[in-house]
Amino acid sequence: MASARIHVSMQSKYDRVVLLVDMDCFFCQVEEKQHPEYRNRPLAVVQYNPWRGGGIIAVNYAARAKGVTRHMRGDEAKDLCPEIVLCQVPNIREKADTSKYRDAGKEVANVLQRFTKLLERASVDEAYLDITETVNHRMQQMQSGAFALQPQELVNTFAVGYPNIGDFVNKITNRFANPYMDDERFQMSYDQNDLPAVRQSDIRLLIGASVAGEVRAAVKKETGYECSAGIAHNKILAKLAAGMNKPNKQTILPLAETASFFDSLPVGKIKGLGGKFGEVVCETLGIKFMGQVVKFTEVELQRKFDEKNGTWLFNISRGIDMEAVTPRFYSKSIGCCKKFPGRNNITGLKTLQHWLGELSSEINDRLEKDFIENNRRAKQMVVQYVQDIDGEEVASSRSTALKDYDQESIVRFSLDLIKANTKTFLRPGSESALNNAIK
DNA sequence: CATTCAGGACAT
DNA sequence: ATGTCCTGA
Ligand SMILES: Nc1ncnc2c1ncn2[C@H]1C[C@H](O)[C@@H](COP(=O)(O)OP(=O)(O)OP(=O)(O)O)O1
Ligand SMILES: [Mn+2]
Ligand SMILES: [Mn+2]
Repeated sequence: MASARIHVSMQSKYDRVVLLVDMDCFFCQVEEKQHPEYRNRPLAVVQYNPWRGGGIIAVNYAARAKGVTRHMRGDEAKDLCPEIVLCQVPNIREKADTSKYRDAGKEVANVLQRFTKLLERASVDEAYLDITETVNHRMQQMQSGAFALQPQELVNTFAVGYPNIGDFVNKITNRFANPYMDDERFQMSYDQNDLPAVRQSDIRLLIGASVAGEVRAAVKKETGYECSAGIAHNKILAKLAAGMNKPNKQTILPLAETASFFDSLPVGKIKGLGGKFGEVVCETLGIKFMGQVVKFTEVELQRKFDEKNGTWLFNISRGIDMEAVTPRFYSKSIGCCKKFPGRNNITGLKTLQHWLGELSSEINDRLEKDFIENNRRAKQMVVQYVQDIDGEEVASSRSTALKDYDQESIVRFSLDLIKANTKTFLRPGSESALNNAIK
């Protein structure tokens, strides 16, 4: 789970303050901004309307209240919510083109970036921000009386384990008056070395929440978009917290609440454990909740899984995640793809060339834009394809180094790569029929 | 017949 | 370095 990934150098596990900002029903908000007449109406974004109303990829909160979900067909959404507005992903070059949402995501990230150099975009609509420096600075200012928390920055703020944020603030205030209030419990529960960070954890996360409030207000003011945020000492917990109160809210996950919270948290809720590996973990350990992992020693976990995953699980189950926020604004790869399901399978050479042309055209446009923006050129191209081989779906990918390229040469390279790696490219006796249909 | 993306780990 | 698989938006 973590090897090439960079870890923060040996500070305490609780020294950082990390934000995860995630846009609310993002593609829907992009459509609502573009079409103000759709605001306050249930709305979903679909790809390809003709077949059963298209596939839904985003649902706004009014439509969610009616039971509409991602993966549904547009037709199903209409059944549940006849008044729903279905926006289509633009069809350009006969394929869905998501550039509009990528651009909107970049607009948001540009605002976020002003708050820290340590910004890592994690998807089109979310980013991690390491705001440790800002928090530490405000902490000092607060101690010298130069900074006070602004209550309006904490509206829509929640703290896990507390009925409302006021209770969390009161707890911090009381501890300030009586520093030894929780200290016995801290000394029992944490490493000696971590105690200074443990004692300051709540107040530093609260300051983090005030920063988060400013970040989210700036995003709203400058882009019109609303978002939610999680505030914690690491990426895994910030991500988890961000999803707990939405939309337009922010959630602190206090250090001392992590253990009890994990006791009833399904394993699959943790990023990285939502798929097959999470299933294997539950099966192997005979558990359902994250807190149950702490019953196992690190060596046991390493034996049942492997060294790295064992250590990772051991730490994560204790709320410990040392993965650094690695600054990255631009994507490492640019790609596009299209599926040809059922009777749309590509069976002829001419059709294959046509679609390679369309895909290459989009790629080439985006590469040119990227070159103008970032002054970089593609070094490698990868062509991925799924073939029908004796009724089986077989996925393959082949790559080649790139020196010079344009739309036309990308087509040529990709077709050559597919040819060179398909045993019998054309059906015997034919000059145009593919031996293996492309899906 | 969800689809269109993107990043990371592992085996070789 | 290359190809495959996994995870997640
Ligand atoms: N499986 C998918 N296929 C294609 N696009 C997707 C998929 N999942 C999400 N997206 C797109 C549409 C979403 O608006 C955008 C951000 O995803 P995500 O943050 O998970 O949900 P969301 O922003 O729509 O709602 P939420 O308010 O719950 O965050 O990415
Ligand atoms: Mn989102
Ligand atoms: Mn997201």
